[in-house]
Amino acid sequence: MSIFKVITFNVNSLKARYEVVSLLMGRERPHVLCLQETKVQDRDFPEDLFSSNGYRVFYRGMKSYNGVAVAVLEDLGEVEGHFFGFPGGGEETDDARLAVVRVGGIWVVNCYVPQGKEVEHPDYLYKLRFLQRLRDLVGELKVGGAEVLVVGDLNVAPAPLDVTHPENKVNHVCFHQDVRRAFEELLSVGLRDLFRLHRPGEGEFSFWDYRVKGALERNIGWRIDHILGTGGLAERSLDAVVLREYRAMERPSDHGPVMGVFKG
Amino acid sequence: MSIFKVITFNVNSLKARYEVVSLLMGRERPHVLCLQETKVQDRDFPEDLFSSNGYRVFYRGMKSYNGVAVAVLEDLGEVEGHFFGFPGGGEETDDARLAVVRVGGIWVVNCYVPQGKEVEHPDYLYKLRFLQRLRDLVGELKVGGAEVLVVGDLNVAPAPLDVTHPENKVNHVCFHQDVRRAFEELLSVGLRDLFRLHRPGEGEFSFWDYRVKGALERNIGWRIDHILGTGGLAERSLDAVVLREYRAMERPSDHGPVMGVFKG
DNA sequence: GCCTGCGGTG
DNA sequence: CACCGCAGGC
Repeated sequence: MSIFKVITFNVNSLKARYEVVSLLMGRERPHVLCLQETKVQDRDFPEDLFSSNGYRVFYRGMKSYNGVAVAVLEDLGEVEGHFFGFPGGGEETDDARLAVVRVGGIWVVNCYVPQGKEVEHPDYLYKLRFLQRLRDLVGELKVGGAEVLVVGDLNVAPAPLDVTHPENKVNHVCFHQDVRRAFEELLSVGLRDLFRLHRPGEGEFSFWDYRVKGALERNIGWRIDHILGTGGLAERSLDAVVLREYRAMERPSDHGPVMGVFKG
Repeated sequence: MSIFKVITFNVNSLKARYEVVSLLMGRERPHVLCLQETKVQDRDFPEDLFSSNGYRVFYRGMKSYNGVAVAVLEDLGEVEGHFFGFPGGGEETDDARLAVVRVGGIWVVNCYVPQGKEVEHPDYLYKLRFLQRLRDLVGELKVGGAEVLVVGDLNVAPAPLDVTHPENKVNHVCFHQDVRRAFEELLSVGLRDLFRLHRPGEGEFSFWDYRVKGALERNIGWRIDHILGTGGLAERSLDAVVLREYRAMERPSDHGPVMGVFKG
């Protein structure tokens, strides 16, 4: 049986994570690799990292912040289309936060949702609007019956199980009721949480703050990196897993890669 | 026959060169290791690097700049004395540029001579004065018949053979006539250039600028790190060599270590 | 180019 | 804690 592997990984600087990403691609050979927080301008993007590993890559970045990339294994065949940002436009920085690639009849939506700073900060409204526009986009992509895979750093821990000490996090921009509601409304257009489909238990995190000492060993983290998919993808979904070993390496990102495995 | 090995190495930050220096000590087991540009304050000095390799270490540093250290193999026996800077005082920063250790009846003088910036800059006068004071110091240390070994980054290429394209370097602070004359006057108190004693040929460099691309492969460099010794040491001198492999490593210094080998 | 520290971010 | 840009040194 053929399989289809997708990995989402917030790299926290692609230049700083060159070796980690190289290892990840070489070892796991995902068919689609979605990166966030590449923090690299297009003219400085390390295309060689991807081409030398047999990947085509689509990317859009800015100087210090944001930046997304989608690498597609050349064996996978034609990429049927791609775009950045929300169709019809929006904020300046959306292009470096949203990359959409159509491959194998699936719309792969790679997002780096704004973190939001604080509940009272204007960026939090931008975050909530971003999630609404994402929901609308998924609705549009589904028209005609296409399957949609939404992956990336959504900066939302959707349930108490998705964060250590949720009781202290009710006013955190990644756990506040409004952002969790926006996440639910995203799912409501017909997406399933494919990670939780396979791993319903506690302690399943994808982000461990550098500032919390021993965070990984003590497993003090957040599940904010997601793999969501429409019905057909949920049916094909075989497994999903956080690749913690990449968070435990030398010079790691503060996130671990999240991998979804599907029937091919 | 017992031998005595001395290595001088401008590390361009000891913290950044921790692994390289560890390898150097472990492999070469020099009896005396003289470092320059440690760029570390005394309270942050990594003593463990030396003690774990069986060395006693004497050091004096500043926050971002300068800094010297002399490590002496414990097997070598008692260190008979040590001091920093010129006796009788001088400039503020001299202590982090000059370390003198007496061991086995030899005065080992480890120097990081000021680079001098430009021929017209006040620092160039400081450099010339430093070399004069060094000459005077060697003269004083010789009184009573002791042997003196002067090593370190002297920031002088004493002859056209010691730099690539000397014709372009006549106004360079490391090749200008005044600094070469100061070097000659240093030798004139009774020091021999022990490296040139063994390796009179061209292309013998100890520093390759990071900014010159492919500098090491193309061998575009400078011989500014020296091993100079009084007559008795010249007689005992068996060999001297630049250990280029440490310049070719991952995260190298821009200098290579220079090693002198003596009859024990 | 590759170091340093600094002040900013999450 | 580990990124970023920046300025200063060689």
